[in-house]
Amino acid sequence: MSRFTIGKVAEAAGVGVETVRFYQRRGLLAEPSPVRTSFREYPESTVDRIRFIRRAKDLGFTLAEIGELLALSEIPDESRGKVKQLAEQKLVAIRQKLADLQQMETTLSGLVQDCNGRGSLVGCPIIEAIIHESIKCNHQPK
Amino acid sequence: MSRFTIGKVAEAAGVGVETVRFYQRRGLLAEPSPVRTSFREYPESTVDRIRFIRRAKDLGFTLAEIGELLALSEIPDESRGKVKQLAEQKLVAIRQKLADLQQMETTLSGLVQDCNGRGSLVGCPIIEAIIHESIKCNHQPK
DNA sequence: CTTGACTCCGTACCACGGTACGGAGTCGAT
DNA sequence: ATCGACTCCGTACCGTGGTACGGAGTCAAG
Repeated sequence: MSRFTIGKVAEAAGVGVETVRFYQRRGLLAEPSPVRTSFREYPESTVDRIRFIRRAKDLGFTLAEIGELLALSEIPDESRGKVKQLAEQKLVAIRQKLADLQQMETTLSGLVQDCNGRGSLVGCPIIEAIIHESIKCNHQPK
Repeated sequence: MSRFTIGKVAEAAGVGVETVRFYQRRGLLAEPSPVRTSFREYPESTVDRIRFIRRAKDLGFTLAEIGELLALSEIPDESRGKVKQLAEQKLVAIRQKLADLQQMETTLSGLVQDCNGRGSLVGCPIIEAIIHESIKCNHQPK
C-alpha cells in the first residue's frame, strides 16, 4: 500500500500534479506532513478539498473567492451570511456577463443574417456595422 | 495645428498611448510615416481603425480575430464569405458561453434562495452544494 | 541492488490585453 | 533659450489559472 502521495491525490481528484502544487502555492491547500518523510503524505480529505475547489470554479468563483470560502469554512460560527453574500455578488456578476453576451448575440446574429456571404467586402453588412456606430455594448465582459 | 501624433490619435480614439503602441506591436496598426522624422505622424484613418478594433472587441472578437478581419478588409474581392464565417464561429462560441453562464445562474440563484443567511456553516446549503456532487456545469467558460 | 517511476523544488513559460517605467530626444510656446 | 509636455524605445510587469522543464533525490518491485 503506497502512501497517499501527490500523484495519487491528483489522480483521485482528477487534476494534474502541477495543479495540486499550484493550489498549495496559492494557499488553497495546506502543505501536508511538515517534516515526516521525504515525500509528502496527504490526508484523504485533500481530495475532497480539491473537488470543492473545482466545483466552486465551475460555479464561476475565482480562486481568490474560493480561498475566502475555504477560510470561512474554518470559522463555522455565524458565517453563513458571508457565504451567501459572496454567492450573491457572484450572481450579480454572472447576470451582468449574461446581459453583455446576450447583447453580443443579438447584434452578431442579426449581422450574420443580413450577410449573404457572397461578393466583395464593399458593402458587407458585418464590416459596415463594425465601421459605423451601430454597435452598442455597454460593458464588454472582461 | 500640431501634427497628428500618437497622443492625439489615442485621445481621439479614446484609448491610451500605450494601447496604440501595443496595437502596432500586434500588427493591428501599421507603423506610420516610414520616412524617419523624429515623431511619427498618423493619417486620420488610424483613429477609425482603432475604433473598429474596439468595436469588434466589444462584439467579442479577440485581437487575433480582429487582425484577420482587418487583413480580409485589405483584400476586398470575394472575402465576404470569410467574414461571415468568422462571425458565425464567434456566434457559436458566444452561444456556448451563454449556455454555461445560464447554467451557473440557475444553480447559484437556487442556492442563494435556499440559504437564509443565518446560522453556522454546518448545513449551509451553498457550502453543502459545493461539497456534494450537485453541481453540473459541462463546460465552464474560460 | 538496480531500474524505472515517482517526487521535490525552483523557475520559466503560456494566453490575453494591455499598463508602467525610465532615460533620452524633440517639439512648441513663451 | 528655456521649460514643460510630449514622444521614442525597450523592457518589465499586472492578473488569471495554470503547464512545462530540468536536475536531483527517493521509493518499491523485481
